[in-house]
Amino acid sequence: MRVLVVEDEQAMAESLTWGLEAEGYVVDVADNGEDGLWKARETAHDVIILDVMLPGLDGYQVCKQLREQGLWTPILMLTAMDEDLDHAEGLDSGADDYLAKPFSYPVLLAHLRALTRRGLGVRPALLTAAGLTLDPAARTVSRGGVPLELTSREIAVLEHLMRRKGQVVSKTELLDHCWDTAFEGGPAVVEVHVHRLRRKLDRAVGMPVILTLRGEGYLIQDDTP
Amino acid sequence: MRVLVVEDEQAMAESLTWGLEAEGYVVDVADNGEDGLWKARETAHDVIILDVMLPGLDGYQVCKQLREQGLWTPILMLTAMDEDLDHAEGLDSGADDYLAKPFSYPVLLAHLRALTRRGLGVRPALLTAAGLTLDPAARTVSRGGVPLELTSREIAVLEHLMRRKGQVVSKTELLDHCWDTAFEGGPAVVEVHVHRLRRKLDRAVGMPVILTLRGEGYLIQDDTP
DNA sequence: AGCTCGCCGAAAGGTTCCCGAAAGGTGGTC
DNA sequence: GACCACCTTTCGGGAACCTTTCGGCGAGCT
Repeated sequence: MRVLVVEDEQAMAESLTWGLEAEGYVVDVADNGEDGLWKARETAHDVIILDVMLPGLDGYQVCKQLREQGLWTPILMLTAMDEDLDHAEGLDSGADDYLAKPFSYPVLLAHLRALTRRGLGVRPALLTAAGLTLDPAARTVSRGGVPLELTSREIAVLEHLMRRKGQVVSKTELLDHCWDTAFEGGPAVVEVHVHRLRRKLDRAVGMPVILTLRGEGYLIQDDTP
Repeated sequence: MRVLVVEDEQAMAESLTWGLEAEGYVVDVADNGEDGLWKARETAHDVIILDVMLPGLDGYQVCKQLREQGLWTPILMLTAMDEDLDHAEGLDSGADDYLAKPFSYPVLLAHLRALTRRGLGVRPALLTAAGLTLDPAARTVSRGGVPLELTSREIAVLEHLMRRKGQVVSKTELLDHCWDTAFEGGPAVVEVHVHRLRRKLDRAVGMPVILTLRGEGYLIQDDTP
């Protein structure tokens, strides 16, 4: 079990670290909102303990940004107590639970257990287009429940096209998003992968899925306008 | 959205009923523990609001019995405030959230929304996938009641894969969660343990349990979508 | 202590198959 | 008809993964 503690008061942070490590948790600490965002994205945690009062970005903003970026780790907010409305706002910003300071140690542990027990938060939404369903978390694509056999690079390309559904995506944009930044090759690679994708998708769907806009890029049409 | 309110103070019960129905909830009321148990089993609710102070069976006992009977509807406990330890006990008895009286109306709604929004009801204490059952507390895995002989490290890996059921888990993520932070070895160790796991699981289940997604990680499919 | 047993991690060798380069073909566009 | 953008196919390298073996270390037992 790995926990991220975002807390600027050093005494509090140390006390949490000490106690949680004694319980067998692995603890990472961030002492401000930006650092918290960074560390949350950098490594996967089972729970995030997030103080509301932070210098710069406050807890609500951190929470909201994480959710917007598709990170669904359970979040326990530490609020400054008194303010009822703080609680409501915290839960609405996407937090899973809150705890009013000051709190006792067994209470904290009980909340953490409750959060990790429930098998973590909501899954990111599925992407759909042309009768295809792409699960970004499982890295799988299926058509009518039947899974398709795609390679990871093919899924990466398809995912990006589906996220931009209804918009033209240039080859350089695909290179930027689906390939390593160090990649030196030209746009020809994209053509090859689009071709391999088409060979599989068109056979499964029965009609063209990815359209070519000469001189512009590729496009998957939005079929739910 | 259907809510069950278990509350003996009539004024409180009426106020809750009135307010929740205005929000579009369908509200059932029980004024003691036994009746609450009965009504909870009788019809399916999206949330149960459970007062701690009840004549006869108190809220903790109701909660515990429901969980023992395999009912995993989200439960919001209303506590008499002050007592910290009450909260801890409440969460450990299987409640998902608590609220200290007195509370304001928007706070209650926020909590309800948070409870219904996340993972929705069915949340087994046991992890299941591919016909396997893993008990995180007992550290055991069984198939159709027959226990499998797995080592602790194997169980740790399997547990993490099952918690992320339906999602790809990278080798580095497994290293982070199932190995000590001080561990310096590479991802090869994961491959070895996955192999040992497969040798046991596939023979017990009769078909592949852990899938490999080349370049992404490992995956246990979610067979109950 | 001494022993056994079994889990764990390192390392090596084998296998699969994904990817990118290259080359030739096709169809629009001027 | 020439040029350009894109399509299609083939092929070898190599990364990613699988599988097995082996020695060490610790737990439990005598």
